[in-house]
Amino acid sequence: MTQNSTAVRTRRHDPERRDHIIDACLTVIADRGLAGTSHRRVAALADVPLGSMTYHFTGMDDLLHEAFTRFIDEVATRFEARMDAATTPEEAERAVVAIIDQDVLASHRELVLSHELYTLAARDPSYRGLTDSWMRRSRRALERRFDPLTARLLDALIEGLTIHRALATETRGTEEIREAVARIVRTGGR
Amino acid sequence: MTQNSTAVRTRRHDPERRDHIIDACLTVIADRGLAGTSHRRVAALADVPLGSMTYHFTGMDDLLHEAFTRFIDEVATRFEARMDAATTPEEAERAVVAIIDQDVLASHRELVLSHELYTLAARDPSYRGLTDSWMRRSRRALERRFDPLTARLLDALIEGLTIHRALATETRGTEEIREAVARIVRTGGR
Amino acid sequence: MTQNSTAVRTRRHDPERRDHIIDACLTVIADRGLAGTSHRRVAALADVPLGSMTYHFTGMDDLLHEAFTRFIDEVATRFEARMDAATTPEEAERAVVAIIDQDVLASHRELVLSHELYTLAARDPSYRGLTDSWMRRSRRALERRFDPLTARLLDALIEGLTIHRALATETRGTEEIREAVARIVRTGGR
Amino acid sequence: MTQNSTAVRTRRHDPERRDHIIDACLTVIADRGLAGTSHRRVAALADVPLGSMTYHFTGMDDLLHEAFTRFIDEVATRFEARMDAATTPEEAERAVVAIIDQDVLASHRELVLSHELYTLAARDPSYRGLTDSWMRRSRRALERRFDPLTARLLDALIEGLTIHRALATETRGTEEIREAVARIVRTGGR
DNA sequence: AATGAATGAGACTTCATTCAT
DNA sequence: AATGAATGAAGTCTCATTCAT
Repeated sequence: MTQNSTAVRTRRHDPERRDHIIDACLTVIADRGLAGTSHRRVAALADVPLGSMTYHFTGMDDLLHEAFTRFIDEVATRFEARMDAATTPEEAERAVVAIIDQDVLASHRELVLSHELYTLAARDPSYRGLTDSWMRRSRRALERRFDPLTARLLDALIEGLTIHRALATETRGTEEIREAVARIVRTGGR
Repeated sequence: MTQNSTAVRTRRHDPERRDHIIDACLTVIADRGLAGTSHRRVAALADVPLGSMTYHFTGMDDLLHEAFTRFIDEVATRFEARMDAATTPEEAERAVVAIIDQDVLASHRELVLSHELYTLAARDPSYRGLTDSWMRRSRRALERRFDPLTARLLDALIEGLTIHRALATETRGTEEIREAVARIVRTGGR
Repeated sequence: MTQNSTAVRTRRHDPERRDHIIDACLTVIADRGLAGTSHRRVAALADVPLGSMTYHFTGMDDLLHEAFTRFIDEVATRFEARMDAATTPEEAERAVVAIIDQDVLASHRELVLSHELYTLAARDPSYRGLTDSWMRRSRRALERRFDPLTARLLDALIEGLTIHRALATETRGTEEIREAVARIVRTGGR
Repeated sequence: MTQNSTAVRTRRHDPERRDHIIDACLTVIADRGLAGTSHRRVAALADVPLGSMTYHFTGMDDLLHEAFTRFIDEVATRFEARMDAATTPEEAERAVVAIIDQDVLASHRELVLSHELYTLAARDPSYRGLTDSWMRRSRRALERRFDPLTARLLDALIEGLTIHRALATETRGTEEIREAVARIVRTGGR
């Protein structure tokens, strides 16, 4: 009854197997797109038998939800760390600039995965929960340094600038970002 | 009535065939996602034989390029019309607000198609030309009413707010948009 | 009768499935030519689902290699048996004559398959290994009864006479073969 | 009625068009094999409209017959020239050696086309006439220098040696050929 | 006489999922 | 609990041929 008696067969039980699969899934999506993601390819990359896929996950949708949940957590955690490290208003502004200038552009993988998720969420409400929680986390992180409205606007600005810089052909400087952040932050009139 | 006699035989030569297919393709992408878009489904919706697909288009990629080219043209044209209609600075600001508040959210189809294109462009540089020309057109339209830097920032803001409003669970008011645009536009004080 | 109850369900696990497919493949090639050989036709003849084809074989090339490997083995084995059965020099000569006169002409299937393989090998080096090993085996079998040079020349002669007799319209007698073999074998006198 | 009246439209009438197509067909067969030969590919290489194919030729079979007829004529003509140039018995022997050593091996194209034709003829009797006339022409050319039986045997030997040398992995010297020819020719003081 | 447009059949291959073990 | 074997559906694409002009 204890594990001992089944030691030999236990070899098969790999608690990290699920995790391996999820990681592999994110990599496949990043490399081939959602349209190019199949059980086979994920299984091959994760080096698990094809049969494992439908054993560990109900189906593709199940796997995708898990994968994007992990992805969002990674990204949001780093975002929070960036913002939390900033203590003065000036540092906070610089942190926002750095996020736009370095974070997403730095990693092709994250750029692609973000868009795949957005696309999924745009069509399928069952993914809306994920994008929503992502936005809530980043907004909350911003709210620790900015007032709620400014936080919301900065969040949107980060999104827009990131996308436009990623999908443009020409390269743009950092100055533009600094100016944008400054305008949003400088509530003015006040 | 007279048409009937020729209708059946005329079918062979249909100069609008290509257009029909492109339209159908966009609809299929909007409905089922790029991953769910196949020659078969597009052909079925366009009511053309399957063989027509690779006759009129080199392959899926060719078709997608054509489809998104048309999509972008539609969207950009409307954007330009909105901006051109604004004559005073106040109207220009209101136009930008309206674009965010009404245009994209208004149409599920456009929301989805935009994201599918972004996703494509994020991975495949051959679609970068499309997104790039789209951005250039909207920026140029904005530059008729705002200075170049402001135009670029507004363009990014439109993007970010549109996405966040579309992918959020809660609904947000128009006031937020007005404030964001105002902050970006109100360069002054400097 | 008893088989019936399991026959239907047993079908899933058939260890001879691969072999059946290979056999069917050779038959289809012989009947319709390489140009007329398709997964569909082979699957139909082997009475297996189409999906089996690419499950058991990487692709058409894989299948063809396996099929011709088997074909060569059959032919070479018989060739070796013919030669090994001859014990005296006279019997050896008669064996060579018999091979030309009876073996290949006897079977339309083998004639066609040989040529299909030659054609393949002429263009694609990856089949050269097969033809090469075939030639090596027949030459080695001949070398048990003849000196190496004579063996090589006899091998070529067998090839040439076989082809010409097969592709000629008029029928030719056995006498011609006997004379040819005699001339090649009768090295001496010199 | 005369050509003059239709001068403008005559441009379309290209008497060499058929020839171009036949040449292109041979090249496609040599490059891609019979299995890879299609109206489309031939038309593309010949730079003629696809519709031309079924206009000028009844179908693929018609085209293939024409193509191989031309091919055989080319090869046989050169063979005859080689043999006719030899005036003494010694030169005749050397000519045969040269044919084996240089002619077929020299040209990948001819090697492949020969085998494609053999394969066709092995299965389809309607091509047997072509191979037959080919063999008759080469045999007749040999008979101008050798007695009929020796001519026939030499012809077969040429065939066999050519094939074995082409499809072997190792390279073989010319000496082997000389010896083979010598054995066949030296009918023996008998 | 000649051809561009069009299509239905069929080519190979990939896939998610089922099932027996 | 876990998986290798298997398959039917569907994927993209190529093809020979027909037809209207």
